[in-house]
Order: sequence, then structure tokens, then C-alpha cells
Amino acid sequence: MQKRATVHDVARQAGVSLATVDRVLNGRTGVRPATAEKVEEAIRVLDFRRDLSASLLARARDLRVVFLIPDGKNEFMANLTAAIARKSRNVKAERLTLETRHIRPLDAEALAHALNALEPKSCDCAVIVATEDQAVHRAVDAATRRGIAVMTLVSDLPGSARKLFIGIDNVAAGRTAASLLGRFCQKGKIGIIAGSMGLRDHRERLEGFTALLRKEFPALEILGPAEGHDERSETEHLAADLLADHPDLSGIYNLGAGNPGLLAALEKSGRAGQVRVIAHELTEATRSGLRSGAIDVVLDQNPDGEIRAAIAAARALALGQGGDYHADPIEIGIFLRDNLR
Amino acid sequence: MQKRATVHDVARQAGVSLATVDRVLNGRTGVRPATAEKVEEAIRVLDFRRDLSASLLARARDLRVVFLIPDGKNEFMANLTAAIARKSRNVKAERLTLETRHIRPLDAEALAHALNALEPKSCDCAVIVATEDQAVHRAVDAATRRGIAVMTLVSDLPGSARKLFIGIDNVAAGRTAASLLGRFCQKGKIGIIAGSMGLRDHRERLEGFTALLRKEFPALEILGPAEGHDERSETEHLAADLLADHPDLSGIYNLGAGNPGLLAALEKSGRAGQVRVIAHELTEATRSGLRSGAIDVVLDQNPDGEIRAAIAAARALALGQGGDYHADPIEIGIFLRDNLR
DNA sequence: CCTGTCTTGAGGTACGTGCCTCATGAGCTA
DNA sequence: TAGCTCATGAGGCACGTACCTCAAGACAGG
Repeated sequence: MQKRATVHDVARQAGVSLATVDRVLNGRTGVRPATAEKVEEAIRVLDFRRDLSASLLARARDLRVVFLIPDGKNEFMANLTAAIARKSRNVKAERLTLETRHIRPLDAEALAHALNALEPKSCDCAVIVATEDQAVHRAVDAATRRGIAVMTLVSDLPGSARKLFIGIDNVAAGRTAASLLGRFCQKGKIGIIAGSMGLRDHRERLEGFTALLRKEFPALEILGPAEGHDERSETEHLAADLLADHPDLSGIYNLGAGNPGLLAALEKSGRAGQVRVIAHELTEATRSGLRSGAIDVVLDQNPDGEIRAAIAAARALALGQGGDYHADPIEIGIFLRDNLR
Repeated sequence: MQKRATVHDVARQAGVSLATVDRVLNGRTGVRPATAEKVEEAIRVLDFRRDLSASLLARARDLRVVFLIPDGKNEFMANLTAAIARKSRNVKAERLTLETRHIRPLDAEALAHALNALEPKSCDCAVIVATEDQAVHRAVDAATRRGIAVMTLVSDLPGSARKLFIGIDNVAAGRTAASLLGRFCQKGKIGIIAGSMGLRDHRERLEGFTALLRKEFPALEILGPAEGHDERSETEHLAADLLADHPDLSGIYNLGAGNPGLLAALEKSGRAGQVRVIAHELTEATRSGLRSGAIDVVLDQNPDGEIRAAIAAARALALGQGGDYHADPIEIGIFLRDNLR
């Protein structure tokens, strides 16, 4: 078995000193491009990889990962925060520090401001739930230039300098919902409730859902989407109207939040368990809906898995060779009453 | 923020020397029980945790994890092996070495022999796909006594000294299959095909499936289980007979392997796409079945996730304080054509 | 008392990298 | 040529743990 190459080997191979290798590896100034190229060539030849253990040990400080998570009553975001706190305990022994900062939901300015406030001295990697906005876009690029690796979580910011997106394929999630609901319902109408068409993930789910349902189950009539703004009472009204106006309603797909409202409407209509319902994210509300039979299927993002992936990526990105990291994709969790965890 | 306690702090707190702390931490001989207890008390008081980075760095050798995987034509096991190889590249930089050794399938003696051959000098942790057998049981216990942490993968060995089981809840998987198939099929007969009732995971799936189907969907009639011994041709015959004998067959649950045979039978009968089919494990065969519509749902164990969990556990178990490690549970992956990865 | 065994202390080196200082030399400008 | 900047080399300390040697003390049995 081949022994791993060390910085010493790289220095020898490149014909330079340890100090120069160190300068190149850690992006310090004072190296001629030609010399840097020699070092990089040696790294390639030897397939050198920085030893993570030694690297973390030698740094005085831990690897710091800062999560910028929307605040508020959104239970899914609270689950994310809880998942971070859980992981935080386990990674203490691995020289990792996780920090969560809460941002006002949908406040792009606040998010950009928080990003700009991060200093590379106290933050190696930022993980944000992105809002699609120019100010955020600029803040991501600026942070990247300062040497902070930025990753997007749940909601992506394509085109920016973010190193990685961690989240599910929302178009596929929509298709999956349609595929299940189509098999569940032979005929009748399917009502769609969304949070807001201003949200990228909601748009993508809707797109996947309607495209597949139209193509594969043309017998089913699509109603909506109605926008409940992820709000309990508003969602309840929408669902109540759907149920009242359409006695032949056979399914509901709620691709946003506001599930407590949906459940209340189902309960009051007396048709819970008769109408097939698919919702998103395992929460207190959706779990109890699954148990009671009011909800048939919940599609979930698996916050723990996402946090785990973010941490793994942070380790690789902050200390690794950079570009070539490829994360395991986050799978869409599908939960029935019978495989609730 | 509190600075992490080091071995020096432990020594001071316990009123002993560094050497003694080292002896206790690494299980060396020559420490009186009373002294060891003082050290352990200090560890508890300070909440000391061995620094993984430094620990791995100081050891001359890497942390070695050996996987004992059944050989043969089983595509799922091949996927496991491939997942190990994939991970192996990524963990090189983290002072981890993964090794796969192949064992003749269902050969308990061979498995026990391989376990007994492992030396603690060259193996910190063994991961086995357990066969339920006394010899294996004894070999697991013996390896544990030699200082090798043993974990079971996919198939458990309850009652042995194995530190952890990594795999899905097979009873829940069976329930999930029943829950879906019940919603898909309004009436008619459901055929069950198993590999072998001698396999623990197959028994558990069957148990979960039949219990839930009887309770929640009493209108559906259960046929079987028939045993196809995870074999292509045998499974094909069973499926062909089911289809021929029961024109009102509305669903099939294959809880074992042998899916190529099942697909062939469906194809020849001309009823692919009309009979609802649920199978296990994403493989070449089941993927193509999902794409063609012959299979509706595949329940999957997620080999990559299992290997990831095994590695995380190995790190924690081989170097950690031991007992208090708790792994994330492996989720049952549910795949339709529309969320195939 | 002596001899042997067991327990404990003291101190060192090593692992691979990060980060620091200081010296040296090359190349430039005035 | 003197004075300057920049590129590079040389070397050392530090991080926290593993593992080694050697010596000293405790305590036993004879």
C-alpha cells in the first residue's frame, strides 16, 4: 500500500522549499505564478491531499461553520435548527464548531447584511437558506472573494459563487406527488395548495406535479393552485372552500406549509381519510395527520441529512483542494404512517 | 466558549501522571482499578473527549475498517461493495482505510473464520452482513474481546456483542409496502414472493406486510408467500404461475431478490403495468422495471447511506468513549419512476 | 533482609500541517 | 552603486495524542 504524500514530498518534487508549498497551499501572497504552477503540478503528480487531521490539529482554531437560518414560526426551519444543535454535540471532538444565526424570513437585505458581516477569521464556511435577490447574490460573491465558502441549503441561488446546493430536487418531488396521487385516485378532482409562487421551490414542485399528472393521469382534473402563503388560517380557508365547492374532490396536494390549517379543514368537513392528501415536511402537524389517516403521504427533506451533508461539504471545501468535491444528493424522503421515524 | 479538556487536564484533575491517563485511555495493563476509577471520574467531570484529529495523527497507522460482504451474483451486495469503493477514495485524507473481503454467501463457517482471522493490529473495526448462526455469534464475541469493534450491516445478530446494527427496519418496510399496495389496489388478490423464510429480514418484511394488509385492507386476498430463493429462474416460475392461475391478481410484493425473473414473467404475461408491483432494492433490474412501468415502487436500503453510517460509527466506536454513540437510523428509501436517482 | 513483580511517574519523540521569524538573493529603480 | 521590493529558503514551535523507555516506589513472599 502506497504511503500518502506529505507537504515534504510536494516540496521535493517541485524543487522548492516547504515554506513555498505552504504559501501556495494556503493562498498566501508572495509566490510567482511560475513557481506556484510548479507546486500545483507536483501536487497533481503525487496526488497530494492535505491531511485533514493534521491540518485541523495545527490550526489554533476549529473549523467554523455558520448557518444563516430564517427565523419565525416555520416548523421546518425550527427542525433544521434543532438538527444543527444535535450535530453540534457530535462534532465537537472533530474540531468543528457550528453556529446558527437567525435571519428574519424573506428579508433579503437582512440575509445579505449577515453575510457581509462574516469575517474569514471567524468563519470558514457559511450555509444559507437563499432568497432570490440581487443583494444576496452580491453578498455571496463577496463572501466567496473574502475566502468564505458559501453553500445554499433547501433553496438555491443558481449563478452565484455558492460552492454547492444542498437540498432536494423539487421538480422530482412534485412529480413523485403526482405519481402517487394519480395511483391513489382513479377519477375526480385534485386540488393544489401552494405557499407562494414567489418561492422557487414551490414553483418547481408545482411544475413537476402538474406536468406529470396531465401526462399520465389525464382523467384527473386539476384545481388551482391556490396560494395560502404558508399560513395556517389562510390555508384552512382555501382547503375548506375546495372541499365545500367540490364534492367529487378526490385528492389534495399541499406543496407548501400551513398544514395545521389543512388538517383543520379536513376535520371539519368530515371527509378526512376519504380525500387522499399529500403534503410536505415531517412536522408535528403532518405526523399527526399521517397517524390519524388524514394525510396519506408526506414528502420530506430530511433536515438531519441535509445538515450532515453540509458539514461534510464544509470539511472538504474549506480545507480540500477545492473544486472537485461532489456531495451525495439529498434524497426525497417519502413517509406513510407505516414508516414514520 | 469553553476550551476543550486535554489529557493534561485529565491528569491534573485525577492527580496522576500523563502516562497513567494514557494507560487508562488506551486500555493498557498495569493500572490498579482504584487509580483507573480516579481517571475515569476526572474524564467524566471534565467531559473529556479524545481529540480525533490528534489521535488519528499520532497513530502511525490509519483507522482500519474491514467489511465482510457476501460474494456472488447478488446485485445488491455488489452495490454495497461499490459504495465502499466510492467512499474509500473520499476518506483517504481522513486517515481511514477501508477494506472489503468477500465471503461465500450464506456460509456461516466462512464468515466466522474470516472474523477470527482479523487481528486488532491491522483492523480496528469489522462490519459484517451477519448470518444467524452460533459460530458467527461466537466469532463476533471473540473479536470484540480482542478489541475489534464489530457492527452488523443489513442483517443483524441480536444478542451478540456487536456494537451496532446498521440497516432498515424491515417490519416497517413490509408495512409500508402493504400500505402502498393497499391504496393502489381496490380489490382482488395480492401475491407475495419471498427469497427464503430462513432469512431474518425476509421474515420481518413478511410479518409487517401481512399484518397491515389484513388489518387495513381486508378486502384484498393474500396469496403465498412463495419462496423463490432469490433466484432468477425460480422467481420467474413462481410469478408466471401466480399470473396464470389468478386472472384477478391485482398486486405482487416481492420481498426478496430475483427481480429479473419477476420482470420476465410480467413481460411474457402481457400484464406488466396492469398489476401493481412493489419490490426491494434499487438495481439495474428494478430501475428498468420502474422506468417501463412494470414495477410501481421499489423500497431501498440506500447502500451509500449505510456505508456512510458504518464509517461514522467506526470513527466514534474505535476511538470514542465507547458506549454512548447513537447512529442516525437508516431510512427506508421509497422510489417511484419519478424520483429515481 | 533480599528479590521479584506490579504500579506509577517523568520525559522524550513522532505524526503532518499551520504559522511565524529571519536571512538571502534576485531584480528593479534612481 | 546604493537602496529598495519581492520571491524564496531555512528553521522552529505548536497543536493533542500515541507510544516508548527508564527509573523509582510499593508491596509481596521467602
